Amino acid sequence: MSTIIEPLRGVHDILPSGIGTWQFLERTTREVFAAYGYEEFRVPIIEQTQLFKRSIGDFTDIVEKEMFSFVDQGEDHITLRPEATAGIARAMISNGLLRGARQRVWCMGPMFRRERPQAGRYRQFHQIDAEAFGFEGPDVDAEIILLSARLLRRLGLTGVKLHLNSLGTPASRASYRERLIGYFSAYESQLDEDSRRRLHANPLRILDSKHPETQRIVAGAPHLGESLDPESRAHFEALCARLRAAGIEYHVDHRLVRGLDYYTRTVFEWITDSLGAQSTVCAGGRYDGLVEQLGGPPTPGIGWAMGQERIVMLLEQLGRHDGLQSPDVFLVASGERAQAFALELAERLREGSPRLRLQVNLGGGNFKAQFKRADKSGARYALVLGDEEVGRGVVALKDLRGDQAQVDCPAEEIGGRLSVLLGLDEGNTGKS
RNA sequence: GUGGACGUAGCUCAGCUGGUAGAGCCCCGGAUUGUGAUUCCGGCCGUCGCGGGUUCGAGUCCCGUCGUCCACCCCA
Repeated sequence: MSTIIEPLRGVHDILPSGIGTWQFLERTTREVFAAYGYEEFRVPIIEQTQLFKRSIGDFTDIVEKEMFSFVDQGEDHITLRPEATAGIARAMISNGLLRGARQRVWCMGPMFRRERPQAGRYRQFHQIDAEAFGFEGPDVDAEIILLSARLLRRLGLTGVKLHLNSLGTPASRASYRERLIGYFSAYESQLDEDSRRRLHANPLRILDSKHPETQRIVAGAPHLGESLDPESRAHFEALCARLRAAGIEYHVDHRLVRGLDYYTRTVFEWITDSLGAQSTVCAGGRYDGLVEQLGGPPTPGIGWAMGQERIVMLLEQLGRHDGLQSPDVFLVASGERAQAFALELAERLREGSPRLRLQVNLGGGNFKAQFKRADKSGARYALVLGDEEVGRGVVALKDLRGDQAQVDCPAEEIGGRLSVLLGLDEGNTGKS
């Protein structure tokens, strides 16, 4: 026996037994995006390393120490995407979709970050992304937040709270940065080690330090809001008004900042207290300079990303998921003639009822063993085919979940019979 | 990346102060030869995460390593 190959650190398998939660999330996601006129967009998982350096920022933690980057055999510098926005912006530019046009799209898929794993934080994880390009005003900020709110509500996640802030324009952010450095420098010796390191690299991050001593100092720090330029302030206030009008509760949190450099003006997070340290379930904001920074036409943008694993954990806590997709019918076949006929009969039934979910016993076994499998499959009905039935041209129909007696049915009528019993001809979507 | 807890059959776990491993569930088979989910009987499964050390002897002690989890960090 050779040694077992272990999965890589921080990646995980999603098994059939757990897939129902993912399917519920993904189905609901598609429905909600469709309701807002957002179209699905699929972009590559690998991109040029340069894309992420230029968009996320050279000195962010993601780019500095968390990217899976490599040089391929043709010597291209490649990175597994750590987030989706950069790739979507790149694709918008590559395909010439922003020439005066506006785009509202969404995307779903795996992302990669080489972090130390923890529950809710993995090296391969999945995000749902919403992005809108070409909209200047606060109406799109409101819409995209309302969209996230509706999705969370449709999922049944009511315990999440919306935190909101505005980072202002790059210019007002820069002036705020200077004020912060001035303020914190006076307390430099009292700051914790991490915050001291960030003082000149990224002083905004000191604001959300969890260090108690530092927090006391942060309490007296100047507010981002005070440094906001008038236009950003008006934009933010208009957004807040729209959220209030829509009945969305929010907290303005002046300490809310983002780890990716491309954000401007509006930033927001949906936060839960049910997941320990991994409390952010959805986060996003405006990135008005990003497209231009990537060589495209000046185009405002806004978007958010939702962590699917984190959402799935919340859904599992609530027991919300799509039901198991058990077969409707399990076909039991024992005996030489019966087994030879079984696959043929099954194909005929599937041909006649495309929505029928029919599982055929494989690998033989006596009737007892096959009925055990039929029961375990979750099927509602069993079709029983022995040489005796084949000889008489019938199939026995047994109700595995009720007390209807087993009955024989002519082989050519069984398809119609099942369709009636299972309601397959009523044109619904298979949910019953 | 830093600190800490944990790591025993596929799963959930027991195994006292060191003496070469157990239970339940699952799975497979049987209870007069064609019928499941209950019951009864029987069976399979582990180099006790991996490597080294201490010891006559280690799942049980020590060190290292890998992994999971918690907090920090970061972030979705």
